[in-house]
Amino acid sequence: MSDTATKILDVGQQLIQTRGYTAMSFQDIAVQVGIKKPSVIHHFPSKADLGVAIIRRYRDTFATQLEAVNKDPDKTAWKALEFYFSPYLQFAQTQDTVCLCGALAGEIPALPEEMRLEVKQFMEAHQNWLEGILRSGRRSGELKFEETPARLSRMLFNTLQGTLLVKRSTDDLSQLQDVIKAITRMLK
Amino acid sequence: MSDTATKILDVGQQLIQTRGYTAMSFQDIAVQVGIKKPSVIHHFPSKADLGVAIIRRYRDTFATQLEAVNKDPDKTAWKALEFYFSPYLQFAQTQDTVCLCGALAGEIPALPEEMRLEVKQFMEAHQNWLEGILRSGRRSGELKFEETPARLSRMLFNTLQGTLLVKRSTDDLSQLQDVIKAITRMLK
DNA sequence: GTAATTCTACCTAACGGTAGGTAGAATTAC
DNA sequence: GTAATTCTACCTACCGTTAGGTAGAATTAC
Repeated sequence: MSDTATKILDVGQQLIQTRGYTAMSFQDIAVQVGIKKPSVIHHFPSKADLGVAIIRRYRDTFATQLEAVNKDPDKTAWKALEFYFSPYLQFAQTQDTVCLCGALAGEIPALPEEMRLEVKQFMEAHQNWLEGILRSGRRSGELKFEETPARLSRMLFNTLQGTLLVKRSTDDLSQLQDVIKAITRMLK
Repeated sequence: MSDTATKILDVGQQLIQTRGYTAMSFQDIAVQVGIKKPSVIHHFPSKADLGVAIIRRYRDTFATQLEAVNKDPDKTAWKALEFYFSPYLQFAQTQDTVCLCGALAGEIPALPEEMRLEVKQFMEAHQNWLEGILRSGRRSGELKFEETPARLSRMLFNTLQGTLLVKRSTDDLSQLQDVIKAITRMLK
């Protein structure tokens, strides 16, 4: 992957996370990378191609990290959850940045089919990873809850995404911290 | 309010809830209402004007209903919550419709300032209404929880919005029902 | 008659994408 | 070794389409 292509992915991802896929244009990217629009298209022949590449890289980064957490011999449920919360907390501290796939979920009807599939796979991967953490955490006695791990993991994930969504309009930076505290208390 | 203006609001609202504000155009509305584009603009001189009018009507409808619930002499916390969940359940049964302000929250950076303010007020009104329900429900012994009503109401609201958001990409219609069941169990 | 409504015709700006080409590095053929 | 070729990266100029919005004439309603 060339240096320029990586820069295009970086800028494109940031634009989606702050302004959305529809509002992101080849022109915007070109300006920020310092090249002309057709040169961006040279690297990614269509906007859908670029979109898919951005999501895939995002998914892969998470997949690698979440797998590493699972393989950690010193892993505890609390450490795993704390690790999972950290990117959300980072997003919450910014003005306008949300999870890439949270941003895209809000635009699903406007997305090409290939991109929808990528977003769906992101959601399912994260919900399933959380489910695993909840399940093993309860088995080991670390976590306490009555719901099924499948249902609770989905609720938990949706709450995190929803909080980022709502935070954007209320500008209330403390909401995510409060929500994470409440979740933590719920699982004890 | 003329008949045509009402139709424009109806169609516009539906378009925002299914496709988003950015993707909604005067042209789309004109076709669905059965008039030409400049006629739409005659009723709402700018897209921002139309957007504000749509949100304000939506807010007012909710405000009236939520106030009525509060004034109901037979009101119970459970009845109030059940009432509050019902529109979300309706949204969840559709293919692509979400809460108007949930849809708009995902586009905040693309919205004119006046619209952002309307969305913010919607969020705060709902979170505050829920807070009231939780507070009086706990005082009367109907509800049991340890968090503060302020924090829990925000979490609850964010969870509902987040579930609609995520449902759009996973197409898993049962998620909202599961989430509501889990919330219900949490409060008992 | 006049005021509200709707129309046709048009504008400017921006979009995704294409056509056609240039400069230079890397590869291949002899 | 060097000449012919191919590839990568980038460019200018442009296409068709759609966006929000305007001007002003025609129509409708009271």
